[in-house]
Amino acid sequence: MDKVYNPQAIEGELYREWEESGAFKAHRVEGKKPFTIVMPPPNITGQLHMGHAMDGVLQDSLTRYHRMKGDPTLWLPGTDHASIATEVKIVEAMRKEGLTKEDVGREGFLERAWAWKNEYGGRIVRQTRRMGNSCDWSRERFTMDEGCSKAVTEVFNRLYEKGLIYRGNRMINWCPCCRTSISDAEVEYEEQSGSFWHLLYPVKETGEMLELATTRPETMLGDTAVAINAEDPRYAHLHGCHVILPLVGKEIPIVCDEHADMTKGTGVVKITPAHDPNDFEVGQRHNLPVVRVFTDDGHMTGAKEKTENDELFASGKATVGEPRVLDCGKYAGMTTKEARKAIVEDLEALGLVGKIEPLTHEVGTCYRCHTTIEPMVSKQWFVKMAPLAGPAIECVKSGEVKFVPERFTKTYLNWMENVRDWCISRQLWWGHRIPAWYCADCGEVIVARETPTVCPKCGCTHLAQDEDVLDTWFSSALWPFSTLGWPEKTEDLAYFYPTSVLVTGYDIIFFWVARMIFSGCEQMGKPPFHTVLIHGLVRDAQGRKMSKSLGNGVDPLEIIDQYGADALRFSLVMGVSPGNDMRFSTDKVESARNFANKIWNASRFVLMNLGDTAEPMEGKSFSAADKWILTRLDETIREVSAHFEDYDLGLAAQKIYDFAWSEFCDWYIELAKVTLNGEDEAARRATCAVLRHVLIALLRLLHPFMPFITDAVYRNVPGTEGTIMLSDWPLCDAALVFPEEAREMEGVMDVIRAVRNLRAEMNVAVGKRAHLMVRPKAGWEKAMAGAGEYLQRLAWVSQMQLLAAGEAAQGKTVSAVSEAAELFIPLGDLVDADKEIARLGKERDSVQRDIERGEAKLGNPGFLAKAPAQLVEQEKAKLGVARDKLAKLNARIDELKNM
RNA sequence: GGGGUCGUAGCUCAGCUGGUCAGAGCGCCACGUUGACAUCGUGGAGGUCGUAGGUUCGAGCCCUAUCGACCCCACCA
Repeated sequence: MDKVYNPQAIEGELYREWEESGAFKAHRVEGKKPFTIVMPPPNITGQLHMGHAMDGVLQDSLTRYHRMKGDPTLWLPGTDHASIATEVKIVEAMRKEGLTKEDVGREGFLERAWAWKNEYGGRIVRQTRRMGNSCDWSRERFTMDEGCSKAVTEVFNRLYEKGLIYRGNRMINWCPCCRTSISDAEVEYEEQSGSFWHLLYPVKETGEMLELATTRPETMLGDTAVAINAEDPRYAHLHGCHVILPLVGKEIPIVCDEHADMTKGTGVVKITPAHDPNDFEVGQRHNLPVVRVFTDDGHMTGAKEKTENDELFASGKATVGEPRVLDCGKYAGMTTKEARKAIVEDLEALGLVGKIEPLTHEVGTCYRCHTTIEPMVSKQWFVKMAPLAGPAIECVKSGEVKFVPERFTKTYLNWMENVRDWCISRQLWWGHRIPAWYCADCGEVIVARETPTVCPKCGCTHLAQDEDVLDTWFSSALWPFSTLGWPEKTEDLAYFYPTSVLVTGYDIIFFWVARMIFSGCEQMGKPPFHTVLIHGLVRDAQGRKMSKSLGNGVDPLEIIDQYGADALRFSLVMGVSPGNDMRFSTDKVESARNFANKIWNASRFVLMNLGDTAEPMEGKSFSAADKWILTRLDETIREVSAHFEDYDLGLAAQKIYDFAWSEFCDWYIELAKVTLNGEDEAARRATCAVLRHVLIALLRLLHPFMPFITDAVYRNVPGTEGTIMLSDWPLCDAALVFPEEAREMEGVMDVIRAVRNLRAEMNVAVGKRAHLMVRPKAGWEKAMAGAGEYLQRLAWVSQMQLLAAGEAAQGKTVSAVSEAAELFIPLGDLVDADKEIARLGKERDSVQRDIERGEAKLGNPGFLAKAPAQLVEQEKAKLGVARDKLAKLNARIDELKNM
C-alpha cells in the first residue's frame, strides 16, 4: 500500500467491479421487508452539479447502510425528459442552424429531440457513477420510455373518467417567451419596481369621472366592467350605471362586487376578466364578457387575431368561456410594454390620468426563462385538485407519511390545503402528448388509451389528436410506481411499492413530492413512501446559491478528480444538519481528504502488524487498552446506527470521524504499540485481534459514506472475503463491552494528558524523557500500577515511580493532579519555584471556581429535592474530587514556597 | 399578510427528548521527523451561546418580546 491514499488509482476500477458483479442489483426476498428509494430523476439536459451530488450521497449512504443490514435494497435510478427545459435547448440549437420549430415540423422536431436525448441523456448518468452511487442500473428508467408513457396515458384516462381531469377556458399563467402555459408552481415571484397609474373613466349616466388605480394600464382595452363595493357610500349613486371605456369608447357596466375593497385606493377596480385572475372570478360572478387583448407571444391583438376569433365563433366550435379577441387598432402588434407607454400617453393627452405613484410589487415570472408571466384565459387541460388533495393531506396528518425534518410538514400541508386546479397542458412538442382527440365534424372530445379511428359520436374518421403535451411533472408524479412497472401488475411493483424514503431538496416539495403523494394515494391506494427526507441547498463558500449565471458553481467531477469521490461525499454530509443549506468549500473537501488519508494510514499500520494472520477474537485475554477501544466501538456502533435510523447522516458521519481519528488513531493505535512492541506474545496476538476487529467495524461503519477507500482497504484485511458493501453492518456485542476497565483506562489516559500538559507548560521538549512519580488516589492503585509502559510511550516518561499514599516526592518537582493520581516530575534546575507556584496558582483558581459552582448547586435545596438522585450523587462526587484537588494544590504551593 | 430558518470561538458550522454542552473543522500561537500518517503529532490562546424578560432546582436547548440576516407561500387593484 502506498504511503498516501490515491483515489484515482482505485475508484474507476472498483466501481466497474461492483457494477459488473451485480452488487447493486436488488433481489426480492419474500418475507423480508425491502428498503427502496427511487432516485429523483435528473433532467436529461442536466450536468451533474453539487445539488445532485449531495442528493445522491444521502441516498447512497442510506442505500448502502440498509444493504449491509441485510434488507433487500433497491435504489432505482432514471432520468426525466424535462419537457420544457429540453425543448428550449433544442430550439436554441436549431436557431444556430437558422431553423425554427415550424421549419422542421413536429415530426422533425421530435426526431431531433430523441437524437439529442440519445446523445446527451446518458451524460448525467455516467457522471453519477463517478460519485460511487450504488443504484440498480439494470432497472434504470426514463420518463418517456414505453412503460412510463403507458402509465401516463393510463392515469390521464382514469382521472378523465372520474371527472378529475377536464378541459376548459380558465385563467392560467402564460409565458410569452416559452409560449406555453405553466402551472402555478412554476411561477416565481420577483420584486419589481412599477407604478400605480390612476385612471379616470367617465360615467355615462352622470358625466362624473371615476378614478381607479392599476399597475397594468395596458390591460384596460380588455376591461369589461368596473367594480365597486355595494356597501361603499361614495358610489351608492352609481349602482346600475356604466362607464365609457376610454380609447375604446365602449360602454361597460359598473358592477358591485366584494372584490372591490373600500379601504384600498379609491375603492374602484377595473375588471379585465381575460388578463387578471381576480377579475376573471369577478367576471364569472357577473357573467361579463371575456375580452383578450394579448397574443400568445406578448403583443397586442389586431385584425388578424380578431378575424380568426370571429371565424371560430361563426363556425360554432367555440367552447364554453372562449374569450373574444379585440382588435386593438393603433396598439395592435405592439408589445405589452410598448402598449403600456402608448396607452398612458394617449390617456394623458385626454386628461384621463390622475396621479402616478411609484411602487414595488411582486411580479410573476417564468421559472425557466424569467420572463414576466401574463395571466390569460386560455383553453387548457386541468386536474381537479380538491378530491385528490384530501387523501394526500390525510396521510401526512396521520403520520403515514413523515417529513424529516418535521417542519416541512407545515410547508406541505399549507400548500396542499390551498392548492388550486393544476394546469397540465403545455404548448410544447417534447413530452407526453395529451391522449385526447377531437372530431372535426361534430367536435366530440375523445380521451382514450389507444389512438381512436372513428368518432364514437358521429362515426366519421376526421379525428385529430390534441397538439399539446403534458406538464413534465405529470409523469414525475407517477415515478414511484411507473418505474416499477405499473399499470402492469409486476412482481417488482408488488414487492417494492410503497417505497421507503424519498430524498430531495426543499425546493421541489410542491413540484414533485406533493404530486407524487396524491398520485400514489389515488392510483395505488397508498402513499408512495413513508418518509420524505428533505435536505437543503448547496451554496458557494460565500453562501450564495450556485448558479450558471453567477458562474460560481463548482463542478463535482473536478473535485473528484482532485480529491477523490470519497472526500467529496464526506464533505457533503459531515456536520450538515437536515433541511439546512450548507456552504461548500474546498477546505471542507480537503479536510475530508485528509480524513481518508488518515484511514488509509491507520489501516496500513494495522495491516502491517497483522501480516497474513486473521487473529480471531475468541479466547483472548485483552489488555486495558483493548477493552477500552472495544467498549468505545460498541458505543459508536450504537450511536451511528441510531443516527442512520433517524436519518441524521450528518451526525452519523461526525461520530465515525471522531471515533476513527480521536479514539482509534490518536489513542488506541498509540496504546497498542506498547503491546505490539512488547515481549508478551499472547498479549500481542490479542491486540492484533482487536486491531483487526475494530478496523473492520470502522471500515463498515464508514462504508456508506466512503465506499471506495473502505472497500479497497477491506480487501486487504486478512480473513475477509468479497466486497465490504455486501458484508454485515456491525452489531453491538455485550461480550465485548468492559465498562469498568474502560473507565480505568480513561483515568490512565487522563494522567497521560496531564503529563503531556505539564511538560508543554514547562517547555520540555517532547523527545526529552522525564522521570515521573505517581501517587495514585484511593482505588486507582491497580490501574496506575499497570500504566507504566503506556506513560513511557505516550508521555515520554523514562521511568515511572509509584509512590504510596502519603509518601512525599523527592526533590524539586512540578506536579499535577488528575482524577486518578498526583503526578510529580523532577525538573531540577530547569524550573524555578516561582514560575511553578504561579502556574499552580492559576490551576487552583480554576479548581476554586469549580468548587464554588458545585457548592452552589448542592447548597440549593430545590436541586437536592427535585433533581434525579443520580445527578446529585454525581455532583457530590465531582465536588469531592475538586476539593481534594484544591487541598493538594494548596499543599503543593506551600511546599514549594518553603523550599 | 401568513409560515419558516438562521444569529454559538477570527471564519464555516455541530450541539438529540433542558442537568460534563460550552464543541468540531479550518485559521492562529508554541513545540516536534517517537518507523501508519507533515494530507501528521503534542500542547495552547479564543466565546457572559444576538438582546431583554419569563418558566424551572437547573436553559444555547422551553416560553414571550425585541433587534438583525434570509427563505417560502399569498389574487391585494
